[in-house]
Amino acid sequence: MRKPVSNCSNNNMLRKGLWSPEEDERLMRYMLSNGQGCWSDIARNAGLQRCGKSCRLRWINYLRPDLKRGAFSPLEEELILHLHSILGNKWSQIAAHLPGRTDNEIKNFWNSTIKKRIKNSASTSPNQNTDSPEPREAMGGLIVPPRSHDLMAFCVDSLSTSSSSSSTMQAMAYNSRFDPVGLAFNAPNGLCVDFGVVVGDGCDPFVPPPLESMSLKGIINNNNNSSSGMVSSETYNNINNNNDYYKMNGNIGRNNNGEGDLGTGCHWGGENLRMGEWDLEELMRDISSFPLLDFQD
DNA sequence: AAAGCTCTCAACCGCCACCCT
DNA sequence: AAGGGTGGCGGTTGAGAGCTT
Repeated sequence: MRKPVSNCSNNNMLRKGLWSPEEDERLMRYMLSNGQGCWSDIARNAGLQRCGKSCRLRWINYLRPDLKRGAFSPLEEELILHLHSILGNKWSQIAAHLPGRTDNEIKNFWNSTIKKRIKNSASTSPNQNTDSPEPREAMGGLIVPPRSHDLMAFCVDSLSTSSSSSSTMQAMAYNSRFDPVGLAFNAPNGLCVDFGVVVGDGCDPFVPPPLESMSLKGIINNNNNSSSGMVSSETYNNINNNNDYYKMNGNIGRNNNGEGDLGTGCHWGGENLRMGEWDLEELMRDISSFPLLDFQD
């Protein structure tokens, strides 16, 4: 006999399984106009036959506009390896250091790609224990000490591309990547450039949002009478006001002249710098304290 | 061509922590 | 203090796409 389960599972009226584009649009529309709140209320008010938990998961793992899609870059892989060696299977904490990536995504990536790679690597060096709960000892030579400038550049890159995972992620996601006159986050040649720092080709080229989220643009344009096709900062500020998740310092939106505030101001140097759970200083402290690291080139 | 296998990843499950009453 | 509701997390599952034989 099954144990009694949460109300998310025992309500026969609630839908389960894959989300339809219509459901996605409903949730997206609701979140954009009302912001985050009580998830069960959101499910109800958005007219979704889903439990709140399901809505939350769908939003976090798929609909959130700041999500970075596409394959993990080599630097991201490197970072995941290092963070896992420090944190273990704390996927949410690892994800907090990778703006635009979800814990689910990282967990999947680890369980498929990296685990397999570790296994293969371990099979060539039989002394390695591939299932060790202490990944630091199980990497089987996979830990490649990052070069400090690469990691730093990656961190800066992370700041700019998804920035502010907490914050204006949508503004950044759309403004920086859609706008040809915006900051050169992704240079035309595919290199990732941040304020003069060439990170290498590890950054993902812009990956268009899925069809479902493309409808977001329509929604936003309708709401703001935007002629540019960009998401206005007003929209995002509105979201920010309603949603702790989006709280930020400063305005990284786009003004009426098409100037991104971030681009001219580089506002992330202040003492209130906060990028959701992602903290550059702390990250670098973590990394620099990691015993296997060798920052020599 | 088709059957079987493998891989990926979205979604669910179950547990825990926290908050509110 | 107890109990219910909710959010968050890590582990697991299963559908479907892709690959191999």
